[in-house]
Amino acid sequence: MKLAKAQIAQFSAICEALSDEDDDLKRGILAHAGNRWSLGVVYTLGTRGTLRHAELIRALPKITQRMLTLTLRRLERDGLISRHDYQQKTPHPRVEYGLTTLGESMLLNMLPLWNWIIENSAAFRQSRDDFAARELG
Amino acid sequence: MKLAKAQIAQFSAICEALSDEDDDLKRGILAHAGNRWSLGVVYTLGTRGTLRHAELIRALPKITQRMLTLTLRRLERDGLISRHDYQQKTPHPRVEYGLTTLGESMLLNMLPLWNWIIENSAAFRQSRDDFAARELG
DNA sequence: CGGAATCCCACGAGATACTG
DNA sequence: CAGTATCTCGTGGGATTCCG
Repeated sequence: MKLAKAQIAQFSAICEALSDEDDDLKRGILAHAGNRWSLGVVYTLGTRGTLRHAELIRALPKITQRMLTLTLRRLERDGLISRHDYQQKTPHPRVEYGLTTLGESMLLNMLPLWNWIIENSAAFRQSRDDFAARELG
Repeated sequence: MKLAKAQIAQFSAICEALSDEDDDLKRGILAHAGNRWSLGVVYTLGTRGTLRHAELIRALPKITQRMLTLTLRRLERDGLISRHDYQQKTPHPRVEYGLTTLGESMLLNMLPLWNWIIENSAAFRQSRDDFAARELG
């Protein structure tokens, strides 16, 4: 396979955009894709709708309460989720989180990459094994 | 906007796949998307073809020699780039790097996410400013 | 030229305990 | 319930020096 000229042009435009003065901001957004919990939170809110803190904890059994809070803050800061505090103290505090339109669009635009990874996971495994073997031999 | 049922089903399948026993491997691949230099290296090799170590240094002015080596190793380990050592010592060593077919397909599957980030960068900036303002007020 | 070795810092992340 | 507050660790990443 070889990249077509039109594709190369598109990549050039994108790379230029990714290298401008807002570099840090854009890579910060991209970081959500690689974070340990962001995907799980966004996916859960996207498929199940608005949820409370404790419901998210139950939906993601291995997350710690601290990491959930941190992840939610970062996603909220970047406009991917919304936080609604009912300001209620009795019988319990009530805070709900939901995906924003921006968050939903992120989910949709992550699809190609996710599918690509899943489709090629066997190749990745093979490649890592080969690489490890080469390092020994 | 609301996610369609068909989309939710697709997300469910993907999330299940992303949560299986190969979780670490797949998230490791996803990490390339968030790494500081992986995108630049993959993009450069994709648009300019096979390049030597020193040529990549010149193409990415701000990268250090150490980070280039580390990035190349990780990409090679996962089968995204290939390394060809000509085993030549005079007049100079000669090692060339190029994108594999897998690497090219990654580039193509990253496009939607990149475009999404670029299209919405103003919204991210706005969201971060609002968030910072809320923290103060 | 193509690295490896060493030192350093920042930050994501886990574990645990505490609070209004 | 919905968080903070600490502590610790691992790793990405930068700077610098050295080598065949």
